[in-house]
Amino acid sequence: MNKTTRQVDTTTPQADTTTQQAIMSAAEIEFMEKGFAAAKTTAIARRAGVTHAMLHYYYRTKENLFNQVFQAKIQLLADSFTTILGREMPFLEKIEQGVGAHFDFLAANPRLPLFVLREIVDNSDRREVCREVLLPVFKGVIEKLQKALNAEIESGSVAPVSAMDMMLNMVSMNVFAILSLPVAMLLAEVKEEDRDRFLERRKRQIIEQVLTQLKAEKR
Amino acid sequence: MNKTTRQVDTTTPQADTTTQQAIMSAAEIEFMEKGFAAAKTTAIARRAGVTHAMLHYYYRTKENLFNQVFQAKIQLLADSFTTILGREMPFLEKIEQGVGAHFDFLAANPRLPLFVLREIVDNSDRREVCREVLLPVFKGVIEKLQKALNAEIESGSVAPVSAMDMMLNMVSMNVFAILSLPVAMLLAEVKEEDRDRFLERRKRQIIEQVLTQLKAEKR
DNA sequence: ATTATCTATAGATCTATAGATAATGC
DNA sequence: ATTATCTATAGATCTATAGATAATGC
Repeated sequence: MNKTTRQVDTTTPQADTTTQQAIMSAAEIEFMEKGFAAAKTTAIARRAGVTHAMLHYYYRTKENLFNQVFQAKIQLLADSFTTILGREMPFLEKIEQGVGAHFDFLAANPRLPLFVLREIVDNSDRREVCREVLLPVFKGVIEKLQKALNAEIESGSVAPVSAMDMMLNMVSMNVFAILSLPVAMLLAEVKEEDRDRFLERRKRQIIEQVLTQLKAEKR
Repeated sequence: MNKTTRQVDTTTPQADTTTQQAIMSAAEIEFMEKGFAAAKTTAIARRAGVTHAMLHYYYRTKENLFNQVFQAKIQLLADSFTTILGREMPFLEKIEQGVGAHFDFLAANPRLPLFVLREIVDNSDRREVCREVLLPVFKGVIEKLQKALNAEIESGSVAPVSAMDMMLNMVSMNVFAILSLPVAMLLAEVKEEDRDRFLERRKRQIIEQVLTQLKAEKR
């Protein structure tokens, strides 16, 4: 603590040594698979193909290394929300595309939800990272969605639903579909080779579900 | 392995010594909070107020102790599905009650979903336990639900939906509501004291959502 | 001079067991 | 005799750092 550390500046990506990068990649895999507590810095170094001391040379502590991985993953999660918006198309089609894109993102990053959820229970620091990165993005998306919804509601083409509720339903079903895939396949007795078909079917079903909600009878 | 163990029969609950029970209770708390990998037998013994050797005397290995906790939790989860059924009431009301009861169960056991999901990724033994305990229960529930649904569909009072999809939607939303509560509260900017109100509102919303699906226009 | 790398090791834990001793049930 | 409990310790790890040495950039 009271000694000068030989650590390199890791905030600017210019110092992207192969060793350092190898450690980061290995850390990403290990942390995503086992979580902070169960991951071992020795295993990370082994996977990166470097001596264990190098890990501490570049990242000083396990916590420090983890935080960088965590931050990056939260950022990835946030970006997945923004990319949906923007294109010009009919409202319902946009919703359809958006829900599908979010589903596909999760299917491509199946460990992400469990990783995040696991690490934020009981750790307020990490929750804070979530808040800082996700909140602005989330607010923006909800606001835009609500505006678009209001226009449609006024014109009478969709039922009066709140953007927040719709978003929660959508995220719930998508995240849980990926999160519970191992159990769901067990319970629905789906074989490994039918995995993708099963996912595709569920995706279709979720989109239907969201659309059904929008087309519900107006009260 | 090749020596006689002094371990007591733990399959019959008659040997419910205070020490043994204390260890089990402590283990339940530790494992639920930290997961298998991060939980320490030393911490469990400390929490139980017994010497660490006692833990190994009664349960021999950490794995063994964990498996007993895990089995019990899966059983609890399974039971939560069966208790819903049975009572006599109109179909829609039954659904409403069922969804609400499932939600309440999860709200009362908020760590259960993450605990189970975390432990079954990458561990086929534990997944097997899930399958054995949950599959028969799940099949039974789906079958009953589908029968009830078919009757209603035939009489034209509800839209043609599959019991499996309906079940998945319901479980998704309920589980995710509890699982994501910390993040959701962050994103929806809910204060700690409004937690219960927030949950109650979400519960109501999920029930509505399920009912909406049932009342959708028949095609 | 600074940066990168290796060897070696300190210092904490953690799981698990051995072996002694006390308490309990016939 | 059997069951329960304690003390002590073996044997693995795990995180982190010290200190030597090689490579690199002025």
